[in-house]
Amino acid sequence: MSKDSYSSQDKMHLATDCIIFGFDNGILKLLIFKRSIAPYKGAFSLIGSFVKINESIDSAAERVLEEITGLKNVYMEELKTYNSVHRDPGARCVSVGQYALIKINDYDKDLVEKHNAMWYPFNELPDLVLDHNQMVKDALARLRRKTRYQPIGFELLPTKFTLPQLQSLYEAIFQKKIDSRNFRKKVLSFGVLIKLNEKDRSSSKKGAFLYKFDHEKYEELVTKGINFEVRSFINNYEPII
Amino acid sequence: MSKDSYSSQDKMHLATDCIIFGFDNGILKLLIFKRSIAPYKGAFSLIGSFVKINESIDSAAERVLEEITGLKNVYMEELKTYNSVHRDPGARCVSVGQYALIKINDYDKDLVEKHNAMWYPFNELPDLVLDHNQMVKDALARLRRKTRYQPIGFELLPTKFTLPQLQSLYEAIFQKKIDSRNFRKKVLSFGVLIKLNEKDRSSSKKGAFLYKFDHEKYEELVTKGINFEVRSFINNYEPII
DNA sequence: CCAAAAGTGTTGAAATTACACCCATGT
DNA sequence: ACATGGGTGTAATTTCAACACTTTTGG
Repeated sequence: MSKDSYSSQDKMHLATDCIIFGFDNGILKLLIFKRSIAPYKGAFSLIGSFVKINESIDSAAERVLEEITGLKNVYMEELKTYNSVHRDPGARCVSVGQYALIKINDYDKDLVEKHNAMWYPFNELPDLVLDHNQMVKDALARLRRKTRYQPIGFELLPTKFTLPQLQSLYEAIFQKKIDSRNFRKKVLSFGVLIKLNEKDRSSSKKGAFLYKFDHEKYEELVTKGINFEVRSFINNYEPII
Repeated sequence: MSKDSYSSQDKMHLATDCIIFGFDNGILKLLIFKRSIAPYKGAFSLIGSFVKINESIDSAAERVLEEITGLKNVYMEELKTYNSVHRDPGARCVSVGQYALIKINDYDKDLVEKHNAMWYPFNELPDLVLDHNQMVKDALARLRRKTRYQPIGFELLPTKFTLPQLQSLYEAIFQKKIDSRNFRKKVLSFGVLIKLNEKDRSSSKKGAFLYKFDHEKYEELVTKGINFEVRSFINNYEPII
């Protein structure tokens, strides 16, 4: 808002870049792509797009995410803006970082491959263009903060998952071993996990019971103001990079 | 980032709106202004500005903040973007909300008055233009979250303050009475308050000791990973509006 | 039968909550 | 001398952190 009329004001490009997390077999991964066209041909980059004049930033992110992974209705949240004047040497362009969590088995492999995109383990990431390295760093910090107070991790797991898988996800996010007895006690105490009558035997002979997340119950508890904090096993985790 | 060259991409206006908190005598306040010119002449609005092509969003916010309050080096942080396509009927304009914390005695009264700006108690706010009501709501939620984990409240108090003042600030932010014994125990336990040899007698005959915030010690503890959480007296606070 | 992962309880320590009285002083 | 807000301590409860063994079963 300003006292001047709109026409006398500057306009600039607006873009969005997606920091896409996935969790695969105990390893936290990020979806990035190798640019096959200028600018920065051959360099690694986050997946992003300019925002069109008649779409919201979310829509732009959803659009590009679907284009590359085939997925809709992905968990996505605004991280922050990246707006230093010369961050993009091509033009004044403000980018809004958004981080997304993906169930890593759901995405469309062919589509991803076709776009030169690939999953990289979080701690083996190559250098990215522009300020994308910073975006990644910020996104992990945010994921950690968020995970600490909200059972957000379920967005990264398949609909049915085992407690050892869930624990392994937390361990990957916080880069820290967690005591399984304390972990189970805590996550079960929230009462938002439904134990199924099925086992997953893919990682042990005994097999681990599958659970699913009770979204309804969760919403109910949220409105009651229940606290889903899991600070216990999360203190003193590894700093970011 | 996109495969197209920049020139073929849309450009739009970028603005920033500041949600400016102050704390005055036990009451949390917000600095808003009555527009004296079109558009929305006569309506209440947050303080904001378009972002110029050669300035960062922070600079724009700092610029407008100084223009209206005379203050520099104010604590300010990005909230989120407000970007729905038709949020501003005048033109496509994305606004980045930023919330700022101000020591309410420092600002330049004449300047503020000259700009038709004024402090409103948080729960007596008039309707604001566009999506500014939402911005305010979001900012309070953020302030609460932030206050819970960081001793951010000091930005709202004068350099020297008393513990009763500090408690009153927390009570204003969370809209909740706090037990003074528990409050003192907790905030003093962090070891970032320096007790001065002075008393403030403005609110009692006995007078209350003044303290100041130990920024150095605080930074030191932060790098050590110390937790400044004050969840204790903050559970079950009043929901926002 | 054994290797490998799943599952389970207890206990001491620490943090949180609830709670009520004395102190200092200006009027 | 009294009204007003400042300042303090303790005990009961809850939560956390540390710790090791048994179960299941495919090979």
